[in-house]
Amino acid sequence: MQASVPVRAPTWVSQRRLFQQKLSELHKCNNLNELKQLHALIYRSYLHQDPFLSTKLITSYSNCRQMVSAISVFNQVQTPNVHLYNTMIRAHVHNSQSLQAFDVFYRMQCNGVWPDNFTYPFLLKAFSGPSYISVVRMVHAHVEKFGFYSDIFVPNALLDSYSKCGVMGVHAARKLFWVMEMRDTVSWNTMIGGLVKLGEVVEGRELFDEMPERDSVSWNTMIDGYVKGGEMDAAFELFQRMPERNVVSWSTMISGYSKAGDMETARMLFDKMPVKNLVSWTIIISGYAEKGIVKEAIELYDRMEEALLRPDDGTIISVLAACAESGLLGLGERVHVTIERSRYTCSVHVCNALLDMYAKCGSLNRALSVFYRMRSRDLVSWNAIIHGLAMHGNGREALQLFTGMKQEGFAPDKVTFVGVLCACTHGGFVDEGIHYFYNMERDYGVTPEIEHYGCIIDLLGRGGRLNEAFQLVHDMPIKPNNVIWGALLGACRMHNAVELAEEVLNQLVKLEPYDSGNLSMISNIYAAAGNWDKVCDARLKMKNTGSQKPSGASLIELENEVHEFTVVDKSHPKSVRIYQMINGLSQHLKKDGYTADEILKENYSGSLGGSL
DNA sequence: CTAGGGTTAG
Repeated sequence: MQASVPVRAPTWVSQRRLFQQKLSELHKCNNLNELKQLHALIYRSYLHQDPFLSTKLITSYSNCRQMVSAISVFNQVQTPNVHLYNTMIRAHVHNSQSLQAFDVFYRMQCNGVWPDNFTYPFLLKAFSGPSYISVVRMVHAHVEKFGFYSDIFVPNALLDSYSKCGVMGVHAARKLFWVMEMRDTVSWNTMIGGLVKLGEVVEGRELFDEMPERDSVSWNTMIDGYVKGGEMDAAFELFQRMPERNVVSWSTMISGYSKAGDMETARMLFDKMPVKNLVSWTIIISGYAEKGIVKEAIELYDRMEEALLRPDDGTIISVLAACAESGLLGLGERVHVTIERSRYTCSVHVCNALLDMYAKCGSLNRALSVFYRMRSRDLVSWNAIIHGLAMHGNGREALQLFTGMKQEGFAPDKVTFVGVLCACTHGGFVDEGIHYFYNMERDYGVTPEIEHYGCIIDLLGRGGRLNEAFQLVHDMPIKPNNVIWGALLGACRMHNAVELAEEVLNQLVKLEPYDSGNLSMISNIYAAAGNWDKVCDARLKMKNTGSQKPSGASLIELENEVHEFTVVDKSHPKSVRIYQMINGLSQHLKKDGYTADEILKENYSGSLGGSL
């Protein structure tokens, strides 16, 4: 095709003007190719020593996750000033390289450049977490020594970092807060936030009432404190009283009602809120999806797309996790389509959420396909796929992947071993599981925790090795919880061990006296043993305590609709056809020499739910 | 420097 408009060669002047304009916005550049071109031009123009330009280049490379380039720009500068060092620290922090950030902090001082009031807030961002309290203390001492208290940003950053360091940290934050000579609204907000995150809502409220001026962050922080503590009434009271509600205030309330299971109120607020953003949509959609309310979830997902809001990683991960939880394969696939359409590559986190969704929904082939096609895999990816395979009876494959992850140099963690033990349980590899359990600490430095004891006791119990299971519960260094006793009780039921079951029940009633599941389990055990007096006792107790066991249900999602079935359920419109199919299946099974109980024994994973 | 959604287990 011929060009209808003649292309005019750009003049030197207009090129230069363009270059200068590009340079002024260099730090906002997020296109890697363009960034490289500009970098080349800068280099050719001998401008790479320019402190302003190199700072902007580092920021851009850091935003494009190109730390190698960022570092090389930094190294080109012969005598970096404090601003450049600060930029480099921030770049490392932004790319979660906290050790490297600290290294820059150290090197700048070796080179005789002293940190300024910007350095500390950047540096402290890298060390937020309970394990970093000693680092924060050290930085605090540094601040004390160099006297940067005068800039309120510095002690505020310290407050924030301390308050993220658990109980000890919040104690230090409290002390610092009260000795600070100046406190602005951010200081108060940070302190309140630290307190309520640890569950100290009452103390947080005292500060909230005491502070001289409250901004929207103060109100939202306090509301979230109540929300996280499940005190929705107190949260609502503040929500109504606050002078100006913004999108965060509404979202916090919606998230609270959703977590409390009150989707009606959540939805009412969502419809009422004047301005919605990605986060508010995410909260309401995942709320519905988590509870298996597919229709509303999909409807809102459509409406979000119609509103031309592009889901970000947070939305995608959150919705996929909700789909995984309640097995909404349909919506999960919709989200997958969105991902494929909108991005060329996606982050490890998004892929992990996707593969986990497919695995939990039972679509192992697609889970594996996501897993193998991922550009890079992290520990979470391996853990998710191993556990996914294990849960669905592919124990051998799960263990093969366990070998694979070690070959690729990943160190298994405690989550991995939950998956590995689960694989052994569901694959029936009793001795192999015992071997992993007893050697995980020696071979991989992972100390067995209560979850692992739960797995191994389940494994022994299902394998019929009840005595060993009981012995282990007796010998274990951790106090057994209801999961452990529950696993034993299940094993007793499976192997008709009436006396042992009574012993377990005695322990279990201490922990959860009115749990209907336990009573119903023991009643089944007595029934199997023909001890009808005891069956009556148990039934009576259930009646007296008013606890009725909610019947187990199987949920199947078909074409964006969830179908629920309970035992001998005939309410489904197509139930005649369904039972015909089931009878056909059981006849096939019988012909092959299986009885229902045998199947249960071999494949009793809880995933069968209520038998149809 | 402070507020809402965020992947693996239980």
